[in-house]
Amino acid sequence: MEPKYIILKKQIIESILKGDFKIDEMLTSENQLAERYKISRHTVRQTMAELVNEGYIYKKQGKGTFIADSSNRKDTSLKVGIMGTYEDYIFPSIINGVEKVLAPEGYNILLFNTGGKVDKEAMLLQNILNLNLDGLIVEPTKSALPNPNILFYKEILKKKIPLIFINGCYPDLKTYCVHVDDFLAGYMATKHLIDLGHKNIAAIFKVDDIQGHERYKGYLKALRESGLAINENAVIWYSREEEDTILDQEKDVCNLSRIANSSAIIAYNDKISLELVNLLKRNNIQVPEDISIVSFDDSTLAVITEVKLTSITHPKEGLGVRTANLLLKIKSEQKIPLDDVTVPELIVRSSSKNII
Amino acid sequence: MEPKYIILKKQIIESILKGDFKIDEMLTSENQLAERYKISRHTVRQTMAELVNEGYIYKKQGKGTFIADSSNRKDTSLKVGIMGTYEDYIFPSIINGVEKVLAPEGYNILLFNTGGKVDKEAMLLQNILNLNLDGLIVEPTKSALPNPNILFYKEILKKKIPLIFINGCYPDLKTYCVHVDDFLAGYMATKHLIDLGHKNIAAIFKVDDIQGHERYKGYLKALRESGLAINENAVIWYSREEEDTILDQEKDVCNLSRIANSSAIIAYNDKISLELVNLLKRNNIQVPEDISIVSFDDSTLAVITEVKLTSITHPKEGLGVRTANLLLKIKSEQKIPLDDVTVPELIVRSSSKNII
DNA sequence: AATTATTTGTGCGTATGTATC
DNA sequence: AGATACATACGCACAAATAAT
Repeated sequence: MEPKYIILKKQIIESILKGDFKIDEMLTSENQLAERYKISRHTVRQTMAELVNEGYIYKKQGKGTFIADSSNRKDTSLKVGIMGTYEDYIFPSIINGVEKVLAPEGYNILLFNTGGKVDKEAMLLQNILNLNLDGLIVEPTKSALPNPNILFYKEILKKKIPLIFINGCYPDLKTYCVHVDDFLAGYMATKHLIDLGHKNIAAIFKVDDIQGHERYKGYLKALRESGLAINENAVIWYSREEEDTILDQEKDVCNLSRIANSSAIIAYNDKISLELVNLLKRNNIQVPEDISIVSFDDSTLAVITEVKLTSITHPKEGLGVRTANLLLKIKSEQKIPLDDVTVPELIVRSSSKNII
Repeated sequence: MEPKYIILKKQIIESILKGDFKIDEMLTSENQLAERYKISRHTVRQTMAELVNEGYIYKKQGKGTFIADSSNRKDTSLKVGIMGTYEDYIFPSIINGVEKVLAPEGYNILLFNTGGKVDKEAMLLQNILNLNLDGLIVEPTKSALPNPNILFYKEILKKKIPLIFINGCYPDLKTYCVHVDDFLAGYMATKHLIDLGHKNIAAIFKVDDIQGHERYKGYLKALRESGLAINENAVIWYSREEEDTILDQEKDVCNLSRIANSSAIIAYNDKISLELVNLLKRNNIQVPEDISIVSFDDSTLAVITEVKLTSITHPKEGLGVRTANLLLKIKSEQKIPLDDVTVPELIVRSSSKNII
């Protein structure tokens, strides 16, 4: 049996939402309500106190009780945060996917941009802890390095806020992760080139990202499997800070010498692949005639230029959709495995060809 | 004389803020407090009810009253919404600019994606009205067409929520607008080609966007000023729905016939320009040897391909920064002009050359 | 300008129900 | 099972603000 004050409260709320009252319209007085519903004034007041609290009504001593503007109602909106390095590459597509699923469910999306800086990340996490979000999605930067903000994340988990990482997760955090099988991706890319007859395959990977490590491991496996030698000098590692400058013209001589004996290159993503194409073109090396390239992510950049890139797929928007669906599942309290892995595909285009 | 329950409430809050209690520590029971302060239990309960309400304490029937985690205290965070068609072109950069300015000021960014659909926009605006945002930034879609949701925007203005449009604003809304001088941009692009000796200049513009109309007006002015004829057949208009298909291969014959007599083309943005380059390349027409192109927005796409695009600048991230600063100004001052115009620049690259 | 009726605010007392340990 | 905590509910009295007479 529901308490009387709750019954009355529900009736009044329903009536308000149905539009029975205008804003600032006066409600029946406490005494009259008590009489009408055969309850004490005290009980009516209990109802009214909660309605004031939730912003439905306001009172004026000596005058009466009135309908409040709906904007004063308590914020009961659902909020999901998305935190990451907000780059104009595939992250916006991921957000799109998340939004597509969560918006119809009534969620609002809050955007947090770390700019790849851990101190900014700390500031944002501090803020997030006070926001009482209904979920947090994180695309970590430098996921291959120990993260100084790990305690904040643990705090979030302690508060039972669903925490989902995408693309990669810090090893000492036990939480959900939605990602591509990057190890397989690296293997597939390399295998493709080996199948085309390439024997000297250079590579360029991001060093501070777990995805870079995984793709490298896949690369190693493919080479080993085919009995090909691993040439450490032909593997170029770059960090987030260098990503805009690692293939700059001034470094052409250095970079070219490292890949001189290679007939093919595995490149960490489409962005770096295009820069690679430019580097090679500057030095009169044709893709794919002189050198083949296999890229990752299969982004819009892969097909925008004259040389269409052979690339390993990344679900992009689909990853966002998967993440959002996972979040909804977690909310409905089902038991769900922490790992959500997508198997990538190889899209063969014109940047890779068989060796002559 | 202050009410007893208020006096008690103030004492307890002071004690909590002083740090006398640990989180989840149990408070003295209602009966004991009533006895100690020589007041009735009812009065103590009145105090407690308000403290629960303000997030200082929580209660458990049968157990007791406990100190709440400070993060449960009322949400006083600042919130700014950004609504637009969340496309992977320049919109993410604009958001970046907004974020860069507002995050250090303690604002949270909420993202709303209309997907270019007015019914989704209506749903989001309805939601936004209930969120009590501290500001709303809108990049309108189809800004050249009458908007059926104009009443929602007027509702937002009525609530004194700062409303800033970017890139363009609906004519019957009197609110702030941060944008580029698109009329001048269209004029500069055309003038550049005229100065290079071009006399037959085709154009492709977006029909449902106010920016398209403005750029077209600038184009007309430049032609008229130089006494050049306006060839309506050589101006291609496309709508948002067609933007991915208007330059598809099947339509090459039709499109080529319309620009057959032209030696140069003004293209609405870098995206469409690259598709234009591809169209021309498919038909063995060289840029800029056979035909010059001047583009708009000067995005990353402008320099990503072999043909580097001559393009009119758009501030992108800078526009976001301007918008955010405007928002802060509105919050602090009163009288600020509604219009915030940026003068564009012409960046000459290799897609335009003088006529032979 | 004072009176009166009405409405909400403060405060006390009491009784009973329900959850927890 | 019993003690203790909070929850629900009724009744009463008076104070303070408001509006109409």
